Amino acid sequence: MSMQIGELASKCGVRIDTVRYYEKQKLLVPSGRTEGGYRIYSKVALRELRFILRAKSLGFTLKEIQELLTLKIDRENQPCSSVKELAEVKLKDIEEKLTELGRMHNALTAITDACCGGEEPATACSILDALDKEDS
Amino acid sequence: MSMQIGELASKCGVRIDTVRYYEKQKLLVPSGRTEGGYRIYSKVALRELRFILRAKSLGFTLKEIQELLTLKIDRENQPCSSVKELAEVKLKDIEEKLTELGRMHNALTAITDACCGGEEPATACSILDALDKEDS
DNA sequence: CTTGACCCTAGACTTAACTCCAGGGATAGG
DNA sequence: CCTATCCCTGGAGTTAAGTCTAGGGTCAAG
Ligand SMILES: [Zn+2]
Ligand SMILES: [Zn+2]
Ligand SMILES: [Zn+2]
Ligand SMILES: [Zn+2]
Repeated sequence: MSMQIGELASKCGVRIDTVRYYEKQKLLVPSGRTEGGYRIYSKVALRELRFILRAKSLGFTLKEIQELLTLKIDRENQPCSSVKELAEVKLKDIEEKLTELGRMHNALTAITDACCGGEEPATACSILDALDKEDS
Repeated sequence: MSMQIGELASKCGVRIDTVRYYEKQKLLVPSGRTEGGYRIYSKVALRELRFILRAKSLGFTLKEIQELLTLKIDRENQPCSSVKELAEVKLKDIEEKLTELGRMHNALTAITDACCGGEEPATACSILDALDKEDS
């Protein structure tokens, strides 16, 4: 029903420090405190932490997750379009990274395939040559 | 034939600070110094900086580039296999990132496509629902 | 001789998302 | 009461690859 920070963290597979860090970033507020000052979390908080972690696994930064949470908290008065826009920005972001990594992969594969990988001296290694070429 | 740091940097499209930073990281040593203490670079240095930048554009970190340079400097006594190994480690690294980004892209595309993106309240927004779901 | 463009150093700052530390308090069990 | 285990705070440290700042020196032209 309600738990301390250690249990919450281990239930979500994150460290205690991470939970406190999210609190400092205003992503996750404890449901209350004990007399002794210990944070207590309800299962609502558990669900909120899972929300954050799922968003993270989709590539959203903590700052972006804050925006998502702002929309979610006020769902009734926020349009779908605002949520979708955040998702589309992130998608484009991911696509750019994919393109760039794909370019790197192609280029690196090409010069790596051309390298014999043998034990003789690398005096004519295609990889070093490609990096050291005169032109460009 | 020989130039100062500003010319070298602008020829390669990087900042002066970057050149000095590479020097601190032992990637690029000036060919000499003027009496007044100015760094001077030969066209060999220019070529070395281009080597570094090409390697960077293939995804190598500065630390990895140092290893590549170590091999290149001693090309005659280093086997192709050592060079190829570095390239293959980097390729695998890139492939892992591609896989992870691809996973994110698929997941995010799926929940984004399901969102209407309209102006009505996001009370049943598929994106927020996917992030906030009960299970998992 | 002065101006402006260029260069020097050492060291601090940036970003993101934690992670760790010191020094101490809370709580439960025996 | 003692101990173990948990928790608290504030602040510093981590990583990569720069970027910026302060305070000053160099050099060529006019
Ligand atoms: Zn070979
Ligand atoms: Zn080779
Ligand atoms: Zn909708
Ligand atoms: Zn929606």
